[in-house]
Amino acid sequence: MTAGIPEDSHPLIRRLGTIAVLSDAERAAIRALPLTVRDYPAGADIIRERDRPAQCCLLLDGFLCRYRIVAGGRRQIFSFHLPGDMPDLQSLHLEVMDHALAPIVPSTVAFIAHADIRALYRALPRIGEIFWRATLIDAAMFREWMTGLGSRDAYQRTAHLLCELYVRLESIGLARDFAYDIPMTQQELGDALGITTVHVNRTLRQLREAGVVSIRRARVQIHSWANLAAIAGGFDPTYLHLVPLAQP
Amino acid sequence: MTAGIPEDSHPLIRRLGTIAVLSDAERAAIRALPLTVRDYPAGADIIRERDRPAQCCLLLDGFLCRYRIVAGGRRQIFSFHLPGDMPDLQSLHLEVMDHALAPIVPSTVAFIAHADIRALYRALPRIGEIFWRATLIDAAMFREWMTGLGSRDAYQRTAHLLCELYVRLESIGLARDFAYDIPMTQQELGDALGITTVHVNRTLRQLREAGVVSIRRARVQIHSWANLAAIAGGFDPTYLHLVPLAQP
DNA sequence: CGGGAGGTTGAAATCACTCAATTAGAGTGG
DNA sequence: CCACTCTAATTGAGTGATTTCAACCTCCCG
Repeated sequence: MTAGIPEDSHPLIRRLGTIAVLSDAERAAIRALPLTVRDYPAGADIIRERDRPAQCCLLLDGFLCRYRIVAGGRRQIFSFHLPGDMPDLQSLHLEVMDHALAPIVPSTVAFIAHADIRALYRALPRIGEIFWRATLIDAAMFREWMTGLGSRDAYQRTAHLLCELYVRLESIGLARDFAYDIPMTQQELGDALGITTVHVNRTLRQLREAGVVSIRRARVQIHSWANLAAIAGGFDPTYLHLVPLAQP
Repeated sequence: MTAGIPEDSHPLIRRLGTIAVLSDAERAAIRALPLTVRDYPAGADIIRERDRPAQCCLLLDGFLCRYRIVAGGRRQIFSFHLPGDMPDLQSLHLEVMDHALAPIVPSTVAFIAHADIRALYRALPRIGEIFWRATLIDAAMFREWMTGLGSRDAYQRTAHLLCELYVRLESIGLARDFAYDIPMTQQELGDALGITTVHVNRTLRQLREAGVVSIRRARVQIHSWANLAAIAGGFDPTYLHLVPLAQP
């Protein structure tokens, strides 16, 4: 569909291509980054709160979340991450992790040494700016989630998350025709949305009964994007700061 | 108290000094940045959602907040900003504002052209990394607020905000002895905490009745830091990523 | 001293939570 | 192929936190 844009199978290049235009030299340099690949089962922490990592994580395959355990035992999930994301890029300039990173399904991740990333953006400063931009988009997504947690009720929030996941999956080619596989349990959705599992369940049922989505197994089918976006309080993907070509 | 560290009256240098160690050359370069100073009355937007600024804002005096108006009329405040903060630093690499910036009391701000900031960090790449770090701390604070909105009740959240404000004000020399002036109205606190004005009022009363703080006029006096921090769910300032010297 | 913004309080309604029990699927071993 | 088992999903009933709506109060400032 994007005829002039050559496909690239490197997930990081594909992902960065959704938020900035990359030159051939930049692609080549990214492709040359040394990676250490490793598999994780669901639930096994990749990084823990208070760790001081010397490397960044690049998700190759699977689904990750960032979270913190709160006094009282509740878990707050801050974000979900898709292949191509570098969920702990902030560790480049923030020594101590203030949250943890874990797969929600069995996942393959690649580690890239901080030293290699620094060398890369010192050689090609524009790559540094693109990485910086990636962390800023991260922050923009936090603002959007804060808005949901602070100002939207469970019904709106849930609709919003379903919209966001579709737009993000579509942008990296993992969803089309308003359908996608949703890998998280209702427990995990609740931890992200700030509601209990029980209430997630009731809320999803409401959305189903309203006829805007159907959710069977782990499969989401959006029947009316317009209605779902309206329920979300007017879903506006601006906060994802995708470059125009990549928008659905 | 920090004998070896020379005082500097430039608010940006003071603020950056709380999150990184600056060399003399870096201080000088920052001091040389061209500033355009302007005063704003409370409530007048400095930047609006959808704007595409070509400059960043540095707060010299007063108090700012970042916010968005949500479908339904509610306002979500994402952060409060103190002198020395650059609340829209993200506009350097995110063209479109996804939220607005406004003073909550009459404030003096300085504008710095994006071009000048870029020139600065191209000449001194470490300054770029410090600015990047500042935006990452911003994101860390969003995560902390998300945690509150998603996982803490109104009582804990309010205590948490009072703790955060003290630590931040203290770090730039605007508070001591566990007391400070709190410039925001209960309406604004509610918009930040995701609760109604009425409930802010009841919650503050609860804190007062518990004997941990007194709030008269715009003055906050924390009687028991330990208790307040405990109510907040164990306030831990790690997420502010202040450098050791600047911590209270 | 009058007006207005911000603060304070009460009562009823609502959203989401807790607790508890039940059902549905997916994998496993016999 | 069928029990068995585990995890995730589902539902009901009662409870609690927060909102809504409405009124009143208090201070500051012109």
